[in-house]
Amino acid sequence: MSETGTEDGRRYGGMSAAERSEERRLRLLDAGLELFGTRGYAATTIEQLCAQARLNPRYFYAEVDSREALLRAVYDRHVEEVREAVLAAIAAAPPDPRGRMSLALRAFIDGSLADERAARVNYFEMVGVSPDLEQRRREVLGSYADLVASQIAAMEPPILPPGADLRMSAVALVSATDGLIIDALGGPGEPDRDAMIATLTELFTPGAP
Amino acid sequence: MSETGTEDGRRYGGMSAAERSEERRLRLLDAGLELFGTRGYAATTIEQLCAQARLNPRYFYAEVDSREALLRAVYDRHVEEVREAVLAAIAAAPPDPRGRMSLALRAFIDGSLADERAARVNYFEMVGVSPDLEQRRREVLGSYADLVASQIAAMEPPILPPGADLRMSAVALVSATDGLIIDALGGPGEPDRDAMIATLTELFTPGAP
DNA sequence: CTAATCTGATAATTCCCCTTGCCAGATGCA
DNA sequence: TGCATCTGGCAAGGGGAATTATCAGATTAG
Repeated sequence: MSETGTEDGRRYGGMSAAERSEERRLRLLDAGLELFGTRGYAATTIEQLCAQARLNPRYFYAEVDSREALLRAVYDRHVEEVREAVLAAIAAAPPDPRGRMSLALRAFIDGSLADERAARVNYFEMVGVSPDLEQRRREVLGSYADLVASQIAAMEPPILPPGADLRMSAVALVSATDGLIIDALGGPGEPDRDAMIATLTELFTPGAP
Repeated sequence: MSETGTEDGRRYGGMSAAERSEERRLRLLDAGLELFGTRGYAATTIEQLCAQARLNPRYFYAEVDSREALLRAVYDRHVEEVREAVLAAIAAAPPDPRGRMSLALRAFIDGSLADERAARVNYFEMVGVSPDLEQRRREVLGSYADLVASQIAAMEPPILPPGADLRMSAVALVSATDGLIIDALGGPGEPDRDAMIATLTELFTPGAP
């Protein structure tokens, strides 16, 4: 076919074609975070995204498959940031159950609340958009649940009460944390992160000293 | 003004004007449950709703203010059903913490999973639609949290660990339950309701015998 | 310097949906 | 039975957004 598409072209503005493309993609990601996170996904048009990114509508489709794909990219970027913060916190955490739990929760909550727009995208705009995005959300929840489950299972002495299912307990912890974050997002004033962490730690490390 | 609106008119099909209006409203509610719960809120047009309800598009606005108002009505009806089931279960529950918790959870989970379409509306389609609907969801979560908090506070002996905030614990329990339900909805096969109830009861009545 | 390539703005085309109006047929009241 | 009222089908005006095309101006390679 004659559609080369990935031809190098020439440099422009001091950047190669690939660099300019990456630059545009980044601008679109930021525009998506800003608009999806303030006026919402459904209310945001492609034209608005391009205006926010100071970008020609024509280039939108060169960088992103669709508005939904951009939403997913914005989400993925945020999820990756939070995940890395959580993994770093766990790696640096003390061995005792309560300490590990507290530090991991703090990293997760701080990461989730760091940017109000990202929080809105994560907890509201991503929900119920399409089967694809639902599967993606499910994957993310599942990976957190796996992480929590492995942490719980490794704790000595065991903190899981008999009768409780390991994976379900992990899903419950992740969901409860999300629930407190969402509740705090909708409420007035600043969320009391310490109280959230304390409450969740108490509830989910019952047996630990 | 001359807009009477609520003029009686005459009987038709054996029903008064008010009865016919109510009948149409009910058909629209069922149509909303069916379409919002299968193809989704965003993908459902007013024309489709009217066709599903075997109703003239002209009458839509006579019964409902907007598509969003219909979504809210569908949601409210479902929420009310589940709430009544939960209240009935609590009223008939034994006094011991675990027993109360188990029965209330069973009523809630059974009610939430009774109709897959209602579950989808409740947990996916209602999210992130508008500030109004978000406030409504928040109200519902809040009322469940109040209910749980009052139950927890009344239990003897106290089951809440020191350091845990009462209201936050209640929000955490409600969110964890929702999370397990959502996780089960997305997964293959039938949800293991007994395991869900057992896990949640274990986690949230730690001190109880 | 000149020509080729890239960029940004504008807009046109197309499509879909909301919303309201009209008309023929059905139904109930006198 | 005749007339008023209700109902369902049809559709058309109006608006908004997605997607692509065109064109003038800017920038770089030769």
